[in-house]
Amino acid sequence: MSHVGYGCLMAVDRDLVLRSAAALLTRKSTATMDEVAKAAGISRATLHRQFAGRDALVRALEALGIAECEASADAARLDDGPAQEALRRFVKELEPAAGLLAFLYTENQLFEGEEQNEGWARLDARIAALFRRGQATGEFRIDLTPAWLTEALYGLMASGAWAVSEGRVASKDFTYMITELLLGGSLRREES
Amino acid sequence: MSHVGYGCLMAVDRDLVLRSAAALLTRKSTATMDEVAKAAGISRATLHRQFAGRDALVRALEALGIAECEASADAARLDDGPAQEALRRFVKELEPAAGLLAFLYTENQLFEGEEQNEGWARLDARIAALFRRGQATGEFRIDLTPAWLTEALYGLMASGAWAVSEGRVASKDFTYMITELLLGGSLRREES
DNA sequence: CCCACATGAGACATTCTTGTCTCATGACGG
DNA sequence: CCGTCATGAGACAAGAATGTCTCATGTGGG
Repeated sequence: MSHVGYGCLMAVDRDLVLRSAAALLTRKSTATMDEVAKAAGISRATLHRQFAGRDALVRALEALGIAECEASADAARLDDGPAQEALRRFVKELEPAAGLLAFLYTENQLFEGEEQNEGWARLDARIAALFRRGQATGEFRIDLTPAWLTEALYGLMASGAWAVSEGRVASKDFTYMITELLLGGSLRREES
Repeated sequence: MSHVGYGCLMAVDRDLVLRSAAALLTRKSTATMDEVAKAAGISRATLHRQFAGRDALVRALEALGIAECEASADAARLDDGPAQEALRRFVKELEPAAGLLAFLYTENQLFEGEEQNEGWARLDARIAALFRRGQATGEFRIDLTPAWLTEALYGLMASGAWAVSEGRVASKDFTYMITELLLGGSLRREES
């Protein structure tokens, strides 16, 4: 690295490595540092120079996932218009990150007692606020708590990502399946 | 142990060990053989005598989970009456096994390419058949595939189990939250 | 009373992964 | 042309978990 330093090369590489790690761990959540490095096309030494250890890598992926979710939330304008439409926009924006989200969602279950990343708390609050807003406007039913609807959104995203990756669901139906089930449920309605 | 042997003690112990292993792995999916043994109140040596290795233990848990699901399916009489009611009964029956199910569901994601247990395939088929029946009778919408609804059921069970274990959802609401969301979705309806 | 046998405790080798280190190489800028 | 520096390759130790083994113990039945 030149004296110009931290801005020019490391940043770019780091992000590329992170992306490829996300893609790999999405498919194989137990991949070793060696596999992550190979997948990124770099050596394990270089991987270790950019991420102090596996923990650091996972925490970086966590930050990436949170950032992508927040970006999706921004792009979906969660506070604008009908909550139902905002949710649809949100899931659509979230689709590319679904695999990473599924990985992080299950990864988080491993830390039983430990405190969770505050970023998740912020995101949870933001999503729960959307559901709460929908309840306030009368769009959403009030007998399902915002916390549960938030959790269910994560769960359905993960299920959807896995179902697609195993070929049980067509990837083009991903967004539709999730939003329709989450919003309308599986029961058939008389009128539209 | 007497000469009568394999039938009298081993079977009982094995099942007790399995139950306690399920309870532990439900909370901490990365628990060591040593921790599993301690949780069961036996030594690691004995644990190894009953289950050849960790793989064997997990496979036994898989068989247990499948058996419990099938038993729940039987008890819920999936083929009787309105599919909607059958699904409610099924989730209610499934509730005690939700934690184990969540563990097995995520565990299954680790085996990317490998063939999955045929027991799961049978169970999947049985659940999918319920949704298909509901579609045939006009109870369920036909734009959500039975395969996806089946996957969503697993996902919501897992999400529900985690949400309860982390205190985000009251355990008494477990069944209600899952069935109501899966059947009716989050949108508020004009008429009941 | 004695024997069989399951058990617990623990030693042991093995394997896998991680984290650290060194060194040679090659690119890039001055 | 030369020096700097990131990189790749690989050696290395440390730690964790697994699987196997032996041996002493105690219980329960004959």
